[in-house]
Amino acid sequence: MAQAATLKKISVQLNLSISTISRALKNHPDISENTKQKVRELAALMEYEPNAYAVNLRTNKSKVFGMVVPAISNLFNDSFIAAVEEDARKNGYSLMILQSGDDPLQEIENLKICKHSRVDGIFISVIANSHAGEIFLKYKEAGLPVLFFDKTPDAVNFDSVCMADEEAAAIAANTIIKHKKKNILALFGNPEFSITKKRKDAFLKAFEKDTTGIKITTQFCVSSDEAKEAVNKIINKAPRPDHIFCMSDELLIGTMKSLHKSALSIPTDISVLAISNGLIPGLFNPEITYIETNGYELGKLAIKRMLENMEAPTPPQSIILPSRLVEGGSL
Amino acid sequence: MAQAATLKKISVQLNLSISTISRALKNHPDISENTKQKVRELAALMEYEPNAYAVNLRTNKSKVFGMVVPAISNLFNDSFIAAVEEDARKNGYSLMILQSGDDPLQEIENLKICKHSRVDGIFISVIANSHAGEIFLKYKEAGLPVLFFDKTPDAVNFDSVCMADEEAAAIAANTIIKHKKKNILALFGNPEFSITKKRKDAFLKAFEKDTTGIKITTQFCVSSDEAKEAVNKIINKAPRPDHIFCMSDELLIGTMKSLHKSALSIPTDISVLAISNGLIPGLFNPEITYIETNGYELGKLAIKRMLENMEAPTPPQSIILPSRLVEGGSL
DNA sequence: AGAATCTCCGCAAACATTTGCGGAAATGTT
DNA sequence: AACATTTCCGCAAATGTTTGCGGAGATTCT
Repeated sequence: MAQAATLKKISVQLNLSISTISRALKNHPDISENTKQKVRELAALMEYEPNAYAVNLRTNKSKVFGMVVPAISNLFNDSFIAAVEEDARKNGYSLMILQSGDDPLQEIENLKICKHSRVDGIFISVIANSHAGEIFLKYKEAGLPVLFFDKTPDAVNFDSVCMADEEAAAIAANTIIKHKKKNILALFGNPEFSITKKRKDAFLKAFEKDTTGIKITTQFCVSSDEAKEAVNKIINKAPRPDHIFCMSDELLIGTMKSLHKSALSIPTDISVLAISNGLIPGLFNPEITYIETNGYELGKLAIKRMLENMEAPTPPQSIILPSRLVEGGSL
Repeated sequence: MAQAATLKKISVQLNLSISTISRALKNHPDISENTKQKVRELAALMEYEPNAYAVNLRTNKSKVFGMVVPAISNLFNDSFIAAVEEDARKNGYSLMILQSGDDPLQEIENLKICKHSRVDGIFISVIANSHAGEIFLKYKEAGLPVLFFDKTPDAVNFDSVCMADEEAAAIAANTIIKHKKKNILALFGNPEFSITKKRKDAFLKAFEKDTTGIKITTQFCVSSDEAKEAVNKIINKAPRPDHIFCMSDELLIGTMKSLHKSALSIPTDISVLAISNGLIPGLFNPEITYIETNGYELGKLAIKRMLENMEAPTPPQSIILPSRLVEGGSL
């Protein structure tokens, strides 16, 4: 393959100046239709395509978004990322993905990589004990849009798109109340996440109105295995809970592994309700009833918001995606 | 925040030339230790960081890899991607991800985006009816490394990393034989994939030696729902199969949904074996026995191979990740 | 015919960096 | 003291593109 075509090479062939080629290709009115034709033909023939780096250098726009997440491989994140990538691509943007693991330093490092790569905007789901607060501010002041999704810091004044965490938890609580459950084990995730706090508070609050003889045991579990252990312990103690609530797929998985080992049947012996992205609850028998938190839809909202920011800077906005109950047979 | 620091701005402050600043920052021996000190200090103070685009323009290296996949949100792909991203980042590279859906045109488009973005290398898992054959050749000849993973075209002479498809299928077959199953329903994925063909051929071949009264029904299903339907139909017909083999998680999910509806119990009434990435089989009760195809490990191999290519061009290599049997209780 | 207006195009600077080459000053060698 | 070497640094070109400005030639107007 011949070396990559450039404006210069075309200009030499056609005995025109570089600027004329550039303008012809951009359909600039200053250039005659005749010339444009010739230029376009030769450009096509030579398979010319503008050097992205030269363009970026000149225009200071990269057409790339950065995405910083704790992990890609996650039932929620992967569908979120998929949605963002889809619409980003449709609008001429690419997606650069960086994983932070659970390392605050890596998260900061990733944000710096975004900056260094001159991305046009950053999507971020922060990790549990993030230290990146000042960086967000700095970037924002430097005109680099930062959009939080799912896991957000407490900081206000940023764009954010989230699930309706309170609403989801409230729906869960009310559903449980409606089914007249009396002894509830409620499992929540990492207590350092604001998402955990939100869900837990809303969940408990919903019971305040109607606590007639309801016992609620709440427990934090940071992994599937911890959830499994927690359930293992409690289902063998009398009085056994008649319901288990899981605020995430991860906890649901642990819970179900434990219940599978036991001889308890769902929903007669014990009922289950989860907040989930949707895949996992459908795998069990009976299928688990869950409040849906749709990563894909949330992603669509996020990229839409980001693209608006590309048009013109707008005041920060908190977008919330409503939840809905999906009936399985576990309650 | 002051406008981004550049070599020029530093040079003005220090009354030195741009080239001196550049060299000082790169620890070039031509520059005195004294000067280097001053430059480094001011650079740090001004939070200088090289403009990636200018560097790329000059050096023609982007430090970015492209990843073209049918979909991100996929039990196998997401862990593969996660592994690649991890090690890419550790080596100073970033990952740009593009989804092709099931659209051959989009796949070609994505490859063009990679080219246009001047990525240093491309990871690709091709879609079912890919038309991108010539593009791979073109890019390769242009010196742009292309590495296939998981789903590869038949073309030889490219780097590729794959699961040991034949081996996995053979292990599956032999395991089934060992358990003396006599009436087997074997579900395979999209027949247009070479991966499907490989697994099916190896699976059937393993039975050739030992076909004493074994009946095998093979069926192609391109979705979870199709698998469900297929199983629905066959388990109600006499003689009912005593075993179901699923070549992927997707098919396993469909199969299990169907079995859940039936009154059949596993493994006494019917046994199940799958090829899987690992998460899904563990969710059922009993856990499903499976041959592991580890996306994460495969990703590690892929990025390792790609990085070798960055060092120096090497002859194409086909890397195969061995499989292993993970015992559940479904057989 | 002279002036005004268009049409079409090129010059050159700018974006930030890298690097071959050359050169002045300092140091070392006989 | 004359020469050779080393140390340290700057000039300028090059990467590929965009864009303000200006200008030559053709056309139109009075």
